[in-house]
Amino acid sequence: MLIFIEPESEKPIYQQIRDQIVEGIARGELLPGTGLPSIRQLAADFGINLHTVNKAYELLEREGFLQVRRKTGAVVQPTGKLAEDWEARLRTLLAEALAQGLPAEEILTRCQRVLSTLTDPGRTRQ
Amino acid sequence: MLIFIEPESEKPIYQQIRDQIVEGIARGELLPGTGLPSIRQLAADFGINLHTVNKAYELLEREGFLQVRRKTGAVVQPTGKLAEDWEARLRTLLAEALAQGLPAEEILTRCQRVLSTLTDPGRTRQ
DNA sequence: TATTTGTTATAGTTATTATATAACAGATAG
DNA sequence: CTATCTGTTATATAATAACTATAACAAATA
Repeated sequence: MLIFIEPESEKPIYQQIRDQIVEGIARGELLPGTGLPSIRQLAADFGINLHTVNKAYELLEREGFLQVRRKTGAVVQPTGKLAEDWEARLRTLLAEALAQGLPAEEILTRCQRVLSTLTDPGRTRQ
Repeated sequence: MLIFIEPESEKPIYQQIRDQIVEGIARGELLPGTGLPSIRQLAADFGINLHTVNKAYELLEREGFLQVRRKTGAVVQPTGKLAEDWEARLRTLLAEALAQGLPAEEILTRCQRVLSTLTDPGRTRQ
């Protein structure tokens, strides 16, 4: 699974790493048990500091996506527990679309399509 | 429409204000043409600085939810243009649920329910 | 036991968030 | 016309977040 970093993005680097790993898990590219590169390795690949990568792994562990151990490194191991505020965040995001006049059915269709691109293997993003 | 501020939240105050106004528009409580309190008024109500409120209004204007003019103040006036990165944010959020093993149908159901609570007048949040 | 891994500790830089004050400038109501 | 209310702009300050740089520590494992 490839990860791309945009250093100039307003989204923090550690958040970019976090989001892409979460998406990798969602797509089934990162299965439970899969080992991730060491923080030093990833940091070297991206040309960033190891603490930035560590911050991403720490966050992913707190969110219940990874288990991190010494020597073994980070291993994909979702707990199955969705973040408490997930639905609140969904609410805010969907409200944004409604507020701009997008019909609820259209919004739902988009959700469906996004879910498809995440679950259907081989389906290209669109 | 009532707005609640949690000063100790990790979510910035200006973002809290922004989110609640967007939700107010989505729910139809803030119709196009509705005037918002002046930045000094809101700041006084919340006991915060006027610049913090101004930052929220500025953001809402940039996002195309408000028109801000002198003397008139901020007026709800959605442009109908959804943010370019909206779908990317949706993608990240839905991926988070999938990654925790929530079935796509269950996720879609939740989207539907959230949309209902936003659009059905009188329906209590749940 | 040597090596690789994450962890912890310091320190410094830059950007963001929020505050406080003050002054400026346009629109409008009287 | 003018006073007043609006957002706007300008400084300044403080706290926190994000990122970097180095170094050392500690546990697991080959």
